[in-house]
Amino acid sequence: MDMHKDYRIGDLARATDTAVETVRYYERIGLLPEPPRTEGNYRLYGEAHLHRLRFIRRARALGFHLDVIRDLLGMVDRPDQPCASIDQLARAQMAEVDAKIADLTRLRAELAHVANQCHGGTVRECRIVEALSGGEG
Amino acid sequence: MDMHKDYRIGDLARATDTAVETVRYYERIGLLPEPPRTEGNYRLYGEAHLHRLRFIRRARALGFHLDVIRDLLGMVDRPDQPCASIDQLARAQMAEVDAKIADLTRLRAELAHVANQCHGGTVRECRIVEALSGGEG
DNA sequence: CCTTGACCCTGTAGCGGCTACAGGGTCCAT
DNA sequence: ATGGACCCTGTAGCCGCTACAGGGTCAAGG
Ligand SMILES: [Zn+2]
Ligand SMILES: [Zn+2]
Ligand SMILES: [Zn+2]
Ligand SMILES: [Zn+2]
Repeated sequence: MDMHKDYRIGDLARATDTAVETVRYYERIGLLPEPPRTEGNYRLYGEAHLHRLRFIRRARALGFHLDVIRDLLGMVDRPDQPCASIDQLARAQMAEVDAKIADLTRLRAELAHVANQCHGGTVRECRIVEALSGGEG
Repeated sequence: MDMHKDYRIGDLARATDTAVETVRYYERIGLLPEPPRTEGNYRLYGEAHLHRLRFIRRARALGFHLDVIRDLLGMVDRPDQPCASIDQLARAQMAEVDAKIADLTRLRAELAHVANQCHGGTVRECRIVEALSGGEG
């Protein structure tokens, strides 16, 4: 079962739906550890790298920022610690997403309000332009 | 009534809730026209600049990208044309915001699903970590 | 007249999270 | 030996600002 499969960077990228440049980027910023190299200087990854990259990508897909992911990975590397702080980061992420949704919802309402005022005609008469130009001053 | 008020960049910035550097940035990218200068090389703005900057900032607050705002301004400068394309840009902006809201809503659901699996304990047993690590491979 | 301090100037570099080259090297099949 | 798929490093670009550094200008107060 210990098949010790090796991956080149392209394999890893395909397996995690990541661009090759992004994998190298994660290494550059210290998120993914530097793998050993072949004689020809190719990066050579193992299962551990695959798991770590998968973790990063899933977390990114859920909107976690890279610095938070760095913290998460640090916690994952201490598996005997209590997981409360992971829980907390997840909750903070939910709060961030909620705030963004609220922002965009307000935006959407204002946008609809503005867009619905246009009754056709020339630019000069357009209520959208009027709304964007603002009344005061 | 033609009071011909002049503004220095800081006045303009305050009047539109914009950072001074942002005003210069808009000028650099050709969104705000270069104003005349004083003898001491200070930018000197008039009402027209104020209106234009206000327009830009309102549009930005509604989420329009700068290149779209550039198009909008080009249309505003041809006030005898029909306003249909302005209408269309506003509708496209609404669609973009809708798409973002939909994305975030899906995200939020997935995040809640993941976060709610945690029942405490150590990192090793944490379901959040498990969910982020992924089952396959 | 001189200093202080608020304001202004230019130019450059940084943020996040990639993405896109340029200009090479490696490896394997035909 | 040659082609083509892949890999390497390094640098610059994207968006929309933001943050300096290192200077100049200008009006008020002592
Ligand atoms: Zn309104
Ligand atoms: Zn209209
Ligand atoms: Zn799920
Ligand atoms: Zn947990």
